[in-house]
This record gives sequence, structure tokens and C-alpha cells, in this order.
Amino acid sequence: MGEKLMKMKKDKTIDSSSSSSSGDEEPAAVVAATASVLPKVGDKRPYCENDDMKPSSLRKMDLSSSNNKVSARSDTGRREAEYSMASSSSRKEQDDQLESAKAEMGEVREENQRLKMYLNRIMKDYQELQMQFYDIVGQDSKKSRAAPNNEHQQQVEQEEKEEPELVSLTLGRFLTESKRDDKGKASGSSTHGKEEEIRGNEGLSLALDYKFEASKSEVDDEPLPNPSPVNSSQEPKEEETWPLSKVVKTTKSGGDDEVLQQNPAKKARVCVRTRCDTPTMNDGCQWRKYGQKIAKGNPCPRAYYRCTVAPSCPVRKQVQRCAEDMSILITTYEGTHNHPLPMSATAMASTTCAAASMLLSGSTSSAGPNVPPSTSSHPALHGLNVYLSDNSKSKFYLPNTSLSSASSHPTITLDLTSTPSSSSSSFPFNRFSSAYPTTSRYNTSTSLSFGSSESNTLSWGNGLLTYGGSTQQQQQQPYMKSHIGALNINGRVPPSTMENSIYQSFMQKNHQRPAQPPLPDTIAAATKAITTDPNFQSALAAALTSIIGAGNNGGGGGGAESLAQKLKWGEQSFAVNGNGCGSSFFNKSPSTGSQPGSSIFLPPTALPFSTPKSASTSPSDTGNHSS
DNA sequence: CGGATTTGACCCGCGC
DNA sequence: GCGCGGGTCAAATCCG
Repeated sequence: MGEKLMKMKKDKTIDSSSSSSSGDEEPAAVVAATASVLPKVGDKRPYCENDDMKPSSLRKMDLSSSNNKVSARSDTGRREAEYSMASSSSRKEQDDQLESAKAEMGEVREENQRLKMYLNRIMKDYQELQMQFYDIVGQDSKKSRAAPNNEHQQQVEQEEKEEPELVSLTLGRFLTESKRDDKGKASGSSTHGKEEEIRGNEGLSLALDYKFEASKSEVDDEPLPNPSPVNSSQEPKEEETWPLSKVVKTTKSGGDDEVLQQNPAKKARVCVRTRCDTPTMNDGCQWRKYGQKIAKGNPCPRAYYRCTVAPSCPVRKQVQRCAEDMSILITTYEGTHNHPLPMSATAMASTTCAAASMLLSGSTSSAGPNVPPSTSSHPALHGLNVYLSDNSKSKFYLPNTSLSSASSHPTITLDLTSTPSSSSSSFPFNRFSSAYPTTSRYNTSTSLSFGSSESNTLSWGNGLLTYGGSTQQQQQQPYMKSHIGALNINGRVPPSTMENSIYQSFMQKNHQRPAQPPLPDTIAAATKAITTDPNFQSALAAALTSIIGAGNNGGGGGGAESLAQKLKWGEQSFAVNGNGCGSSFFNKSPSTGSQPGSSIFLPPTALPFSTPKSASTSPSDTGNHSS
């Protein structure tokens, strides 16, 4: 099917775009990579699927028939004349059809070319913007460097050079500043200045971490602790962030010891609160339960799971029902997958990864003492209630995060159980959110086929990465709504999706099509966001990340080829890290090109949240209900 | 029968 | 040092 799809895509790249101006009535349309979706799309777009198929089939017929004629003609001239006279009318008709088919194909090709051009321009624009942004950030960081260690400086600079596109880095940097100031005042020494510098790049740490994982895991298959830096130069940072001497002790020594891996530093944890009827949240990963305990203060037992996708994967999660509201499932993730993730697991991985990066970067704290954590502007978490609960130092500890009360782990909580904060209104694409009723958002009883072939759209709504195939689905899972359809790897760009997408903004901005009335507000907002809001880049990063995944999923053939090539540089990090962290998307500069080791597939397939049907994931957690 | 789950024991960190 | 609680281990058990 994939091949078939790729074939189709090649031809369809065009028609999807050509029709993009006429199909606004199909909101969530689907980008996708699946044949099952295509007919649906085609139905609504007369110029697409069905009509598009016509020409080729017609041509086939015509060609065969004309061949016959040729052979007939070669028999005898008389016969030929006879034949010609007898079938002249039908032949003419067929010729006409052939001509029209050819013409149509030509148009399609042109359209294809145009689309490719658009895509190229978009990519160029995006890269330029990133470069500009990075220049600014780079200058800023250089200024802020106080007597740095040469070695360190070199390393940091090198890292910056190598990863000029690191969105999360800049994010963290920006958002960490106030925190850094505090720390700088507290410490004051040059040594701390250095650490400060590192801290300044904390936003980076995640991606750097990934990068290291990428290279490292190629050498050995060691499990690597999550968002916490692997790079030894970054460890002091962690130590400073969470002054736990023992932690550093364990993480520093070579790392060839499994125990060290299993006993990593007080790693950042990402706690996800969702309303979920199922024992565990379906995050796409495979988990093995290795323990269960009654935690103090909660009658519901806490279950401990270990990732079993790879034997050495250090990732663990804890699952527990909320004491106050049993319908709320609290899932706490710890660690980073050191293996390629199943496609279905990337969504949650992206979200948690972004959260972890935010936590590590201290962006939440940077909001200021008067700003509630929920207003965090981290794009990946935008619209979520985010609680930072590092007990040791967090300014924003919120007691309502039940899991974090006794933990010395810095924990960030993504509260997906409440309405996204109004602050999301500032998000350039937040207009999506209004399209989805909040009343049905947690209807988990309706099983969503996020892993199915139909769910190939991903986009940003409320800043949350979402996978979903149809409007209905997205209505049911509004906390993960997005329409990645925008940048459709398949080359099929559902109109409405286009309009709602990030890329749509780009498209509109750069190449307004006459047939597609631009939305000035949207364009303005998008443009403004692109040029002024660094957060946007992270959002874009995550979106693109997911898009790439979609592309990989679909096989990335045909019309998607150019895109796949252009985006290829983002694959490696996913392939190795598997965590699907949006920030890692920018670990590779476009120039690095394809990495031989890339093997992933980061397709938006599954939504993390309860999908009982979904096979892969967490085994039934009977204990959670047995309280 | 093999893999997953259960569950009591054990280890470790932390606070007193 | 002791107790408490969180987290993990591993033998026993369950299940397909």
C-alpha cells in the first residue's frame, strides 16, 4: 500500500494543492499518508482524486486502442483506409480524449512544479528566519558570556554552529534569563558564570542530549538518561539546577555501567494528567509493569512501568489515579528512549520531551513570580496548564500535583484535564481551538483510531501537538488538536487543513494564490509570530517534526520527495532518539543532509491518550482500579 | 511454555 | 540511628 500511495502521491501532489482553494469545507482533512483517506478527500474535491485518475486511465485506453490501429494500418493500405473511414469518428474522439488527457497531465505537472517551488521557498524562508533568529540569539549569548572557560566556550560555540536551528535552545535561553539572573546573583563566581552560560543554553540541552545520544548509541547501546545532559560538560549544569551531589557522581563515570544508567540523576519528570477511563494512557510505547505500590496520600496504587521497546531503555513511567478525581490518570514519565519509537509513541514523546525541555530550561520559572506557570509560553505546552514542581527550588510548586509532593525529582506537570488557558489566544494558530468544543474533549469512550491510517493530520491547536484524522476525532480529543495537514508530506494538502496550518500561513504570506483568498489577520499574525516570537519557532519545530514523521510514515515518495529530502536532516535525531522531541528536529542543519543511520518513521499515528483499542501500549493496569 | 503481572521483600534517601 | 516512604527486585503466579 505504501508503494501505491507513493505513486499516487507523486501524481496527486498537484491536485491536492490545486484543489486546496476549493475545499475549505473539509476541516480536518487529513493529510495523509493513507489510501483509506484519499478517497474521502477525493470525494470532496472534484478535481482531485477521481478526476485526476481519469486522464491516466483514459490515456491507457487510448494508447492501447491506437496501437491496435497502427498494427491494423500496417496490414494493408486499403484496410487502413477502410478502417479509418469506419472509425474515423471514434478515433477522433479518442484522439481528443488523448489530447485532453495529455493536456491535463501537463497541467498537473505544472502544478506539481509550482508546488515544489512553493515548498522550496517555504523551506528557504523558514531557514532564513531561523538563521536570523539564531544570529540574534547567538549575539545575545555571546554578550552574556562572562569569562568562560575556553574549552567550554569552544564547545558551546561548536554546538551552536552545529545546531543552529535548535529551537528549544533559544526558547530555553530566552525564558531562562530571569532565572539565570537570580542564580548569577546568588553565586557570583566565575565558575558559576560558566555554569550560567551553560544554563543559558539549557534549552539546548535536550537537543544536545539527543545529538549525543545519536552518536553515542551508534557506538554502544547504552541507555541514556533523559533530558538530563549526557555531555559531561553539561553535568555541572544539572548539578546546579538540582544540587544533588550524588546525582552527578552517578552520571559522570563513563556511563558504561548499567547501574549508573538505571540510577541516573534526579532526572526531570514529566507528569501528564489526563482524564482517562482506561487503566493506563495509551502513549504508543510498550511497557512492562514491574511494580506497584500504595503511595502515601493516595488510596490508588501507583504502578511502575518500564519501557520494553528496547531491553536497555531507561524510560520508566508511573501511573496513578488522582486521589481527588479517579477519572484523572496521572502518568509520570522519566527518562529518554534510547531507541526508535513506534510511530504511535511519538506524539506523547514529543509532548513530554518538550515539557522536559521546558523544565530543564527553567522557562516556567522565568515567567516571573507573579505569573502562574500555566501561562508558560513554551509552545509545545501552550494551552496546557503547566505546573513546575521541583520541590527543591521551584518557585511555582503547586500542591495540586499530587505526585510531586514527596519527590526530589524536578517534575513538570501537564494538566490536560482542564480547559486550555486563555493565554493561548496569543498563539498564532489558536483559532483552531475555537473550533473544538470543550465539552466533548475527554470523551475517551469513543475510541480514537490515532494509530489508524486515518489519523494523519497533525497540527497545532492551543500549542498542543495533536494527531487526528477527522474533525470528529479532533473534537473528541481537543487537547491534541492540530492539523498538520498543512504540510502534507503526501503532497496532498487538504484545503481547510492548509488554511489552518502553519504552512498555510507561510503559503499565504509568500505565495498568495488568487483562488485562495488570504486571511489578512492570519497572515499578519503568522508573520508577526514568525518574525518576533521565538516561541513560534519552537511550535513550528514541533509541527515540522511531526510532519516529517508523517512523511516517513507515508513512505515519502513522489510529490513528497522533495520535501522529504529537504526535511531529511531532521530524521536522524528521531531515528536515534526515538523520543520524537520537537526540538531535536533542529539538531541537524539542512546541510548535514541525510544520515545513513536514519531509520525512522515518525509518523503521527497514535495519540497518547486512552485508546483502548490500540494494541501496543501499556498492559492493562488492573491495580489502578483495584484500590 | 514463555512472557507478563503480582506482590512481598529489599534498598535507599530523607527527615527527625 | 531509626522510621518512613518511594522505588526496585525477583520469585511466584497468571495467562494466552
